[in-house]
Amino acid sequence: MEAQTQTAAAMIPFMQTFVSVDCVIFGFEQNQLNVLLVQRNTPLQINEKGLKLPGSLIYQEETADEAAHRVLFELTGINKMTLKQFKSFTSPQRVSNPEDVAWLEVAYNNKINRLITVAYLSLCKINRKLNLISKYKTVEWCPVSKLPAMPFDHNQIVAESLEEIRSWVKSDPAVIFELLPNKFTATEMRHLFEAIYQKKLDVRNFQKKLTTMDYVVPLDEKQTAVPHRAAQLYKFDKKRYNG
Amino acid sequence: MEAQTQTAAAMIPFMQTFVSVDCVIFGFEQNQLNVLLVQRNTPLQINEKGLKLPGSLIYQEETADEAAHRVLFELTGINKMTLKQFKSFTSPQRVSNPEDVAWLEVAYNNKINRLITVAYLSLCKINRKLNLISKYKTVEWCPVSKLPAMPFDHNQIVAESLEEIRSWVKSDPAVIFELLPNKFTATEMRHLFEAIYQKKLDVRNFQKKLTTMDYVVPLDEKQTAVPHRAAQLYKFDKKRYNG
DNA sequence: TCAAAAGTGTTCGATATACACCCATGC
DNA sequence: GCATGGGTGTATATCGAACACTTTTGA
Repeated sequence: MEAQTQTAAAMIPFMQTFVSVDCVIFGFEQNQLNVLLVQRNTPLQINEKGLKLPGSLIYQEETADEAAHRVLFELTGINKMTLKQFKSFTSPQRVSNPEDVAWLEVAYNNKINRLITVAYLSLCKINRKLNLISKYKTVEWCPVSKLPAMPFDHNQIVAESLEEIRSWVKSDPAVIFELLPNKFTATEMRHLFEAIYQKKLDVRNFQKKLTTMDYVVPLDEKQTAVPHRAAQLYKFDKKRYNG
Repeated sequence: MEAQTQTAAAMIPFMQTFVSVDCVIFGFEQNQLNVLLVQRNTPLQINEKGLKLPGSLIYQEETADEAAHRVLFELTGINKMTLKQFKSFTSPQRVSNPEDVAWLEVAYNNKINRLITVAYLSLCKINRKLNLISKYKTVEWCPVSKLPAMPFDHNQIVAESLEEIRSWVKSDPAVIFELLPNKFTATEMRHLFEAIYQKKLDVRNFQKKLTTMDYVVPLDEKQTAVPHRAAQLYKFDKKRYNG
């Protein structure tokens, strides 16, 4: 059957390909969105640091969702991270740069000249300790405004994911709490919205809207060790949000 | 190189697969959304009529977008139909029904036991003459409320596409004119919104909103041959919409 | 006492919702 | 003349946008 498959595949012009997942994992720090990039443990490097989106080929008995969860688990140790499939990238040209082709051959011990990828969006509290698994030389947060040139179409994937995150937040506002620490101030939350929507929000209007969100509850706690008036801390109440 | 690829592929657990596109093409008639289904010219039939979503495997030098355009062109004769990639379906179980596996083998002259698909949403004026290309025995519009059981996960794909069309219309209201005839009445347009959002709209409020859309322009023409007061006809003015 | 950020209300315009009757036409 | 769907206006509630000063705290 293997032989038959391959013979037939050679006769017909349909594509047979490997399929990967790539994850755009956002974190929020210093009033900016950051993307988690990794560097593979391989002599070959694409850009000067060899940074790229974390991803993996899909295993034979796996869905793309499962593969994305696996990639996220390896990085964060979290088993069911919030994640969203947002687009597949299928251009034959996405694997055309000779460096990329060479890198794939080393990384996967296989000649691969067509590779489609299913891109996922995910969100992560940026202070979380990340696993420095041996597979990667480095794992680092990179501000979206300072992304390096990455292999394949990873720059395009990130660009499209930035539009996607806006519509995600619009359809489910609760996802932003995946990006905030457990205790957060109104200003942090506002800056996060500003980073996502790329525009300034009015302070008073934002505070007013906060009070209408009954699932954002004030704690009996304020900021400490700040050189100015300490801000009220809030937390997200999931039960109230769902109820 | 071929041999090397295949040897390596046999050693590693990564999936190698064919990739298809499937198109959910909506049409609007009788106040209902309809989906265009086709029946392959093959002795094997999945449901009693063998109806399924139109689709195709992707060729070697083709993107998924190009493959979807090709499928749409074959059916409608339109070269650049409005279309939107909305989700990839990748479960290994989506090709597990023995009937589906057998059908694939006949249809593509190949044993295929894993097949992922990139699903597209498209919109079509329902009165348009369709090409009855020889590849298909039948091509027919089917109301979304009366879909047959279809092969693979095509029922699930249609179900998810119905949610997708709502967010598409929300983000770009002009797409609804792809579903309406060139000349349409306010009532037709309202019924289309009602079919998409699955709820009744107030007649007066809808008319009021219509007048605020300066890109929907009244014609010097009314309905004819109706057994009641003839309704005003409108057309969509693309230039005003973009300008 | 100063610097730095926190916090607080009102007004206005736009938009969504609710609601009931007369009009034109073909039969 | 009647059945059928076409067409119209007003009042209210809700939401987003604009806008400036006082408060608290640590240095």
